[in-house]
Amino acid sequence: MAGQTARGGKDGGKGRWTGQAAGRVTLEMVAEAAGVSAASVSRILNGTAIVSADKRAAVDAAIARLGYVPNPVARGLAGGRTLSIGVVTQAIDSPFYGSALRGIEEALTPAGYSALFVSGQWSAAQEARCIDALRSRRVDGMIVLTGRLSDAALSTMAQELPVVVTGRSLRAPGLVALDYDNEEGARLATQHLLALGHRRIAFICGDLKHPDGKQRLRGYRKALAAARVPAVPALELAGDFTEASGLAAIERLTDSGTPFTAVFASNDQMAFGARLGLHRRGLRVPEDVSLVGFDDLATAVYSTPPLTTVHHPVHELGRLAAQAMLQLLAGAEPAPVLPPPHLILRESTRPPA
Amino acid sequence: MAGQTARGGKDGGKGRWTGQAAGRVTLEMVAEAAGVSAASVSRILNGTAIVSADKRAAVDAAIARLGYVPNPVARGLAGGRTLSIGVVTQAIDSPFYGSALRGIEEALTPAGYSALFVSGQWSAAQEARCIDALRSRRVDGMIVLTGRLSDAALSTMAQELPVVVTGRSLRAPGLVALDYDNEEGARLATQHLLALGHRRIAFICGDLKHPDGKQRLRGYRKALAAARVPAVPALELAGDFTEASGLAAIERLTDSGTPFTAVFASNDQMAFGARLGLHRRGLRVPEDVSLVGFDDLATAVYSTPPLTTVHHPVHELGRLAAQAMLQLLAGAEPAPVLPPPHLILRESTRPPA
DNA sequence: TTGTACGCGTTATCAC
DNA sequence: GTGATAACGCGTACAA
Repeated sequence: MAGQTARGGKDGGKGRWTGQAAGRVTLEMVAEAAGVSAASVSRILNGTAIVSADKRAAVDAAIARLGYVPNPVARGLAGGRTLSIGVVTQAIDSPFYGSALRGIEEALTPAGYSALFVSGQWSAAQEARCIDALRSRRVDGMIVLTGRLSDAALSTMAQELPVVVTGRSLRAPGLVALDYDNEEGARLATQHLLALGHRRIAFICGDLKHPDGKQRLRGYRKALAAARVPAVPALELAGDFTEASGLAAIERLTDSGTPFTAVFASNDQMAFGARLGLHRRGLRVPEDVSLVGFDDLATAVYSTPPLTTVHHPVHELGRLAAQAMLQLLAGAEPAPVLPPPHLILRESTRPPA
Repeated sequence: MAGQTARGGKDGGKGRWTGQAAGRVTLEMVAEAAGVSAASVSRILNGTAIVSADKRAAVDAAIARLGYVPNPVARGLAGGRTLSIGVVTQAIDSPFYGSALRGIEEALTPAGYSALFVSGQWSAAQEARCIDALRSRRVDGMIVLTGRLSDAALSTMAQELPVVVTGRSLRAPGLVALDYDNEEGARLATQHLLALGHRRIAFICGDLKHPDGKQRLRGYRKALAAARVPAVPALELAGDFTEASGLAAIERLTDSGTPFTAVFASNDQMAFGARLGLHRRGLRVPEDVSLVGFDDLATAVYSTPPLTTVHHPVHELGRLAAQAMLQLLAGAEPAPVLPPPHLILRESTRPPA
């Protein structure tokens, strides 16, 4: 670590960093070493134009020898592309979206792109601020995981940069929507309980401002209707996708005295809350009450008992969203489609006693 | 959306984005509008030098009127600072680190910085690649959450840019280590079980290549020794911090026939796995077996029964790490300290039958 | 205090 | 095909 005094590292004891890394190799240095112009090096790097084989070889050699690494910042300024994609999520530590973020990262990294994750915190205002920050950082595209933004706002944004949005069925130029059939998933879950012989199936709603929440409620009602089982309002409990709301819902239900033999929660987190609520009331799962969740979180396998739930391919959702973004960037018009919902049978359901 | 034809948006039907946003206001435009030089605008924005009040007012007005937003990319090229911090985590969807990531985001955003999260996937090679990518993107600093890198590698990195690392006690110039007293936490948990009257306490180890794993094992042994309870090797079970390993450990334990009345798992995830294992063997928690975890994940409150565990202030860890980074960047030498471990008593423990 | 001029590392537009 | 040259938007010595 000798040669870094010139421009890099800490500037002797003042306790401040210069911000310049030590001994960086620039494109220009490569050009000189290879005996060609900087423009040609750039062309080789980007495949912008055809260059003769011998020059290319010389440049490749120089790059390897000097250990040249392109500077994305300069690239961003000059070319207008930053090779970075903004990803708007609701909470970076969400057990649900986390998996999608990993999928996005997996697909973006090999392509040379990096992801800028920001959390909207379920607030439209916060989400707008995040998006502004992302755009000021000149991201090349934006992936929005079930945001709070209006369809109109997204379409407008798509006029300026490619947008991929999940959890919606929206059509607009420069925009790809990646939707999941929540209604069908909820129908499957409810139908499973009906098939087991349950007739009094409680349903814990998700946040009804959230499209997923509405659709899953519809699926529940649809399955009931198809089986000619009357929907009873007292069995439809309000919730907001959190464990706490699942617990509270069960407490309200048992307190009300409304009879029930099964519970279908709109997501796994509420199912976990409900599981605890049932435990507190001395109700066993599945002996006394059957329980079904939605999403198939990684932890659902390890709940006691392992939770029967509707599988939501979140990880794949992330991967597909990122791949669609890459294609959008390449000028294509992808139309990705998610695998259909299916039920994962585990140990939290059985026929009513 | 009229004026964007000049330089922005999609270039008419070709299906490619130019990468240039529409009608961006530059610093130079602000300068012209305010009747001052670009240099002065820059100075006002950065507080680099004193400018007269009237010019400042004119510039502020122009900025507001034109809706000027600085371009971080250009700023990065010119000033060498990108206002972005690299954050190396092991998995972006980790239930444990997720909380830390949020803490980091919360502290960085108000300061105008953004975080670049990357996942090392528990692989030293992958982690090195991530760090290279981050450095090539010219991050101003690096936060490493319990990485696989050697202390030496971190110290070397700290010569070039500020580094904050968690889960280590390391001293080096330009580097802040934020350690947590795992040993004391494990001691507290074990002592709690001992105080309840347990004598045959099984311990599920974490990954022993991981410092946390080693330290927690030490704390367990230390508490046993202090209570003059002999450590029995058959009660120390191998694990790797995953739910699956917790489950497997319990299966091995029960199969071995070794008597035990309590289980202390090195982290909550393994405790959840153990919980399921006990359930499968027909052992009730806490009636037949007491169970204690470590970390206090958000989900620990909603397991059945709610899990007694050692609280790990992960969220605060993230916040403190980010704040330390900010101070480091400002030329200070922070020495942040995490709150001491404490036990959260819930419902998974009681005296042995 | 303020303005001028240059540099940051690349890409893009020209001529050749 | 290839090489000068001009942006890209901003920070900052230096001079005034």
